[in-house]
Amino acid sequence: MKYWLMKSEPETFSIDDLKRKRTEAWDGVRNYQARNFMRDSMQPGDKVFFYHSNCAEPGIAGIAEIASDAYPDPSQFDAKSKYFDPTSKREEPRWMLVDVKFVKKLKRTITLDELKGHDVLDEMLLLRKGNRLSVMPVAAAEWRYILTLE
DNA sequence: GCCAACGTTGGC
DNA sequence: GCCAACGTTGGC
Repeated sequence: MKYWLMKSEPETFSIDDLKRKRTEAWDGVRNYQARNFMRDSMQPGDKVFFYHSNCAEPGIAGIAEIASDAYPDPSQFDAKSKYFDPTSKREEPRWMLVDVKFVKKLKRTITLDELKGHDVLDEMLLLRKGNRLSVMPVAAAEWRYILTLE
């Protein structure tokens, strides 16, 4: 089993939204590296840190689980969607997604600022300078360590 | 709202 | 294939 971190802007879709809906199709990813992780490496049952980005308190807000194999993101074909991609063909979809299932909300958000303060997490992809990936792997040791911070 | 960092696009 | 221009992400 692998571990991941997926970012979402809470004003758009928060951990509370996922809790209410139980499962959500993770649409709108339009970055090849992030897509490749979903398409090539994720498996149902993998665990996910649900990260709140671009907000007052950026950080890990909850835990989710991958709930499907990758499949084409329907929003790429929807002309009314802001994720519409007119260059993607149905016979050859460019963008993939996975379903994500709610597991739990953390008692408190483990903030980005706090994560930066732990030397053992220095190598974390999330904390690397300039990294803007919205979907990224988390090392098993990092996962276990972060869970102890809750 | 600002801006650094990065990805993508397209002219050449 | 280079690279300038542009768009996006996301912390602050």
